[in-house]
Amino acid sequence: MMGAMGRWQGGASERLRDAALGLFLTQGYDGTTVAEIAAAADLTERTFFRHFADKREVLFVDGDEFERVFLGGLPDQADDPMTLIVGALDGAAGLFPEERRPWSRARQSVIAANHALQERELLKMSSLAVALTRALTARGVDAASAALAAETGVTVFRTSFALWVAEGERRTFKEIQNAVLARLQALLA
Amino acid sequence: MMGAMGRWQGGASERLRDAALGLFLTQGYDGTTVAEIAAAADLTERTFFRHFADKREVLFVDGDEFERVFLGGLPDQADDPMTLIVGALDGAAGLFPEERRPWSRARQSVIAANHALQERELLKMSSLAVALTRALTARGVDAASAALAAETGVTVFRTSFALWVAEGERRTFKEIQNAVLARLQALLA
DNA sequence: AGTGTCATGTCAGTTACTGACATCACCTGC
DNA sequence: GCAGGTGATGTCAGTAACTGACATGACACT
Repeated sequence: MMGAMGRWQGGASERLRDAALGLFLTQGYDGTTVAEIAAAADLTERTFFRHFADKREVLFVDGDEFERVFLGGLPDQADDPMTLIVGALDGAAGLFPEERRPWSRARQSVIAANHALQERELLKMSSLAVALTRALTARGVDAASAALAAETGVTVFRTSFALWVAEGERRTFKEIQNAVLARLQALLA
Repeated sequence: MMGAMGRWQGGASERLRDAALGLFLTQGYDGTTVAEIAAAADLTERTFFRHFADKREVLFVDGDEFERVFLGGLPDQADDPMTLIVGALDGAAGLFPEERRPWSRARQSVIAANHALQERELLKMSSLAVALTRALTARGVDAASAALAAETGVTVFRTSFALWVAEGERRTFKEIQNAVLARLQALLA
């Protein structure tokens, strides 16, 4: 039986994540200590650091699944690199359904308010670009084109995501992403 | 007269920067404490933090001048956004003459070995993209195209820089950048 | 000489993060 | 049932990044 004592309540990671986002929203990231988050989740600071590599990471654990889905959307093969990238972008769009938009907005508002969190987000994007580059070269794309196509794909994704969570935006993620891609092709035509 | 006592030797920032890069190269970033850097520069830890906002920043102070030059290369006006971006890229190429390549390689080897430093570098690039976006909109480019063109420009720069500091690379920065840009245009044609 | 200014030194404190070891619920074999 | 193993958690001590408050000392100006 699960007691009410804090230890062994189960779902420690989720409790920590929820407590953290809640506190960040009300007190700000810098104004919240890890000890506070842990206490709010009925755990200790040490346990927090067993679940997350550092304080920032509590907002980025979903990143692993994100990268997996993104890569999973890559077609097995295609004639040109950008066709591969567009396939991955289409797959990623599935990760951002309408019902997730409010949560994404909340999370993004916290990140936008803090440099350290922006850095972490950029690192995740960069790591995604690296993984994409590897996947492209594995499909026969030369290294330079692969890196460029991957970076460009990430740029399209980031730009689209920023628009999607922007105040007042109504279009779906997929619609936005298609529009962004079309505009980029027009720019470089 | 400048005594030899450590205080008031002048050039504190530069001494700290040199000491830091030297120690990072031999002991690694994590293996070097701020106290060590300060001692090597004949200063105290507290003084280090008066010159640099944090430990990472000691490797990134040039970033401000970099951003300034990059923006300074922007033509006053042009018909399409990418022409503006290409102008800025040409200006930036002047910041990386051959004699700077060894130093850039050393610095980059330190950054490549450490996640925290990569994060900071990505933040600088992101901040450059934001500044570029602003400059483009100020020249009449619509917001979405400006953001996309700016991000793309930064991608071209980053890709080019990575090639330039790569082992065995002989081409000049400008040559590499032109090649990267041409390849990107081919990709999206 | 007197005075102000500015970079630096000194010191105490907070917080992120880590290693070592103890504890306690649960499960497993018997 | 009960002895022992396992894994998540707690406890504690320590390091290092970073900050605020205040002292100090060289220099410039008068």
